[in-house]
Amino acid sequence: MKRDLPPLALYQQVKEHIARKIQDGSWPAGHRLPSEHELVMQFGISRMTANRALRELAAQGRVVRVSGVGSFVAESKPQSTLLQIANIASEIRARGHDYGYQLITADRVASPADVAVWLDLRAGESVFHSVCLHLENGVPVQLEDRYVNPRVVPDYLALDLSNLQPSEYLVRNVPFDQIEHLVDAVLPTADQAARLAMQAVEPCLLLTRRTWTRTVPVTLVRCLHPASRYRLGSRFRPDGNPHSG
Amino acid sequence: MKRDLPPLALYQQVKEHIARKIQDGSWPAGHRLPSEHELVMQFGISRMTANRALRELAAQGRVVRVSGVGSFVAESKPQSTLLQIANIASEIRARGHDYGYQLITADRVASPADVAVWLDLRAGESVFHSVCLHLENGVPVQLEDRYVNPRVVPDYLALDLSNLQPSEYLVRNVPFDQIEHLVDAVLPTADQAARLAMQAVEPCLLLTRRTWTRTVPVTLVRCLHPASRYRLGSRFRPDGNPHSG
DNA sequence: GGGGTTAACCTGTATATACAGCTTCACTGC
DNA sequence: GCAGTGAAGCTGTATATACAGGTTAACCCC
Repeated sequence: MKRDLPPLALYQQVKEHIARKIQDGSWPAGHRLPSEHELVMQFGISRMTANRALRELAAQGRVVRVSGVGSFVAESKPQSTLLQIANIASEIRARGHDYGYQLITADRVASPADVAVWLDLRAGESVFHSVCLHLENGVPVQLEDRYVNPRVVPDYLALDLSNLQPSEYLVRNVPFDQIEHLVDAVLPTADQAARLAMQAVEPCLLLTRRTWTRTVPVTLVRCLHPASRYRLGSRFRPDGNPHSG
Repeated sequence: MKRDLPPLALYQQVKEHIARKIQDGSWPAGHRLPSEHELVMQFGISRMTANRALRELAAQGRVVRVSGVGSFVAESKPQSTLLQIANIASEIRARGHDYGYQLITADRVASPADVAVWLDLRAGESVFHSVCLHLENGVPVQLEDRYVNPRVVPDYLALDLSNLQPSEYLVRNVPFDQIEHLVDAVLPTADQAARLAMQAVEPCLLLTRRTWTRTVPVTLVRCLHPASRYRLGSRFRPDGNPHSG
């Protein structure tokens, strides 16, 4: 049984009015929309209310506001959707399976050329490097090869990495501003195949992730998954509408 | 040259103050944070300013507000991040490259067993099927194999699919509620390799996407990409901070 | 005509004030 | 005891007002 909703807030009504105009094509991308002052007059509301409506539409990316100029319908987003990538440990546990973790190496190395570029270090500058294996019900599903910027996490090697998986520490203590993902399909090297206890001809998913805090690269991690045992996947509900349907 | 930043807005200062407390662990999840009135007194600001700070933190999901009770530090989110998946045509065009499209087949077929399950149809029930190729600068980068639920899009075959790519029509006319992605690494079949003009030993990314409107499956599409020519990737700013870095 | 000034308009922020609705808790009266 | 009342405190919304700073275009003077 749906109960009586309280009358929608004024700023919400204005938001919906504008959103409808955009959605049904009355106001195409780039169209200039009413200024706050005009909304004040049209709806008989105060400027702060109009401001809130426009500000929240801007935060949603549906509207672009230019200070001193006006508000405009945003270019419709490039048709893009989001794929959710979960932490592997919780993902495995969520399946009700047994999660296992093995540290293989953790040391300080001279940064390889590509890593130096990715982490914005000087080539050869020392960098932390760890390799570890994540297992599901005892079977390897991810070979994690991680580089960590020592300028940002100077105590990385002091951690008890044989018991604590790196990402667990990092997400908790070095929250990131920005994250970059790359997903490739590759064939594993012989060494990688051996670590993952798999055939060398079987393709793998390679997930490369880079994170920043305040524009400084923190970590570069390459996660290699045998395709037969792992796939990226997610089910997703776009649009953050607060309809408690 | 970075110019003098104007002093940070008051509500931003308050937001950052609170965010820091949460981030550095001073205020753990569930901790009650200062009421608007307390912020007014602590910072010497007006209540509207305190309200805006808290409201925006709540919108970011870092804070939970309970009307009539107070504001609390949100449980830290399940460790998951988002990977953005763009429409291939706009992605190619965004790179400044030439986008090409070829329709290979479009017909009505008896739905294979797996497709019937995925689209919630009876096995053998007729279903629309199209195959097409997407090219970047004349080189094939995606082989799209799509099934469309005829109950939802009965006029699919009436479309001019040789000129209009399927997703373009679908995203515009059959907006989805829900979307599911799977990403696999596979080796192509001989036929697929030929279509993509690639070696058969080279791995491919297989992106499987399923969409629903109002819990009814609309389309199942499998996009096969040669790994040497295509990778999924995205850079993402989880925070909604309007830092125009 | 060219260049500087000004006015009009816009967004962005901040304030003080007000009232509604909700929750919690103490107190009161039965 | 126990239910009902009411006060206190909280969020949510809305208003009127104010000032700062950016943009644009008209205007005027040299």
